[in-house]
Amino acid sequence: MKDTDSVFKALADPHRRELLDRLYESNGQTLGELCEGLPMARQSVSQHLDVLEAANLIAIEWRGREKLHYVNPVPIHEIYERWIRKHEAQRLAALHEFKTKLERGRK
Amino acid sequence: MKDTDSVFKALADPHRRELLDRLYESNGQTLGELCEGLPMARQSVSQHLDVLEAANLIAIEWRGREKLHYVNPVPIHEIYERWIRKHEAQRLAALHEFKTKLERGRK
DNA sequence: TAGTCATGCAGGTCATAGCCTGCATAATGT
DNA sequence: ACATTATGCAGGCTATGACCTGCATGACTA
Repeated sequence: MKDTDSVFKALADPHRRELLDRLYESNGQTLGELCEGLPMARQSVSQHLDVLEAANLIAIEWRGREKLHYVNPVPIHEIYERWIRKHEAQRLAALHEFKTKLERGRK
Repeated sequence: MKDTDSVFKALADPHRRELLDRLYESNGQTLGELCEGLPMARQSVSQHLDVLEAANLIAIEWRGREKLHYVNPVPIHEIYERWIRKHEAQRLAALHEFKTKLERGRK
């Protein structure tokens, strides 16, 4: 799967975005910690984390029987660089055109 | 569905991202134009465009029997503002920590 | 060494996403 | 008026995603 694609797919699920948010707040949490308060089984959380790992959004480190999860900020930054900023460049122009269209529509 | 959610979901599909890209290159295309070269039926493209519209990423305008599609740059910008930039703030710190972890792993 | 704790692995269910075909409708051109 | 063109709507098929339960494994701990 293309890099960009796996990242967007991974970010598509709100639970996964929440997991990422939690890791940004406190990096290196275990699976057990990440499960706390989430309304689903440990196995489901684990599957979500697998998806995040496959997209390279997090990295895993084992400490004994504990699995630690670390954010990798690179892919999101790359999405921004490669995809969003490209659109940003045209943003003001497009925004202007869009508003003009709306105004035309109002007449 | 939450705003952020519908936007991320809409962006999750590569065909939809390509449609957006095409509209950024040439705004206001008809359904027929957007179908050209895509390896799927018109109806499928139409469904993808519906998803983009539901996420407010594009707006529709009718001209006779033709349906024109216009990019709305706002939601992507908001995703950036609300979600990506928040993470950017911690990016350098996290990146540093991440590298440190990798180096620890290498020992 | 025996128990418990953190996790993996396998499989099954259910809803939904993505795609199609077939037919309907409304605008346009001749 | 009629044929053509641009699109919508309905339904069905299939793959996949998100979730679960049940059992297995390997690491700590008493």
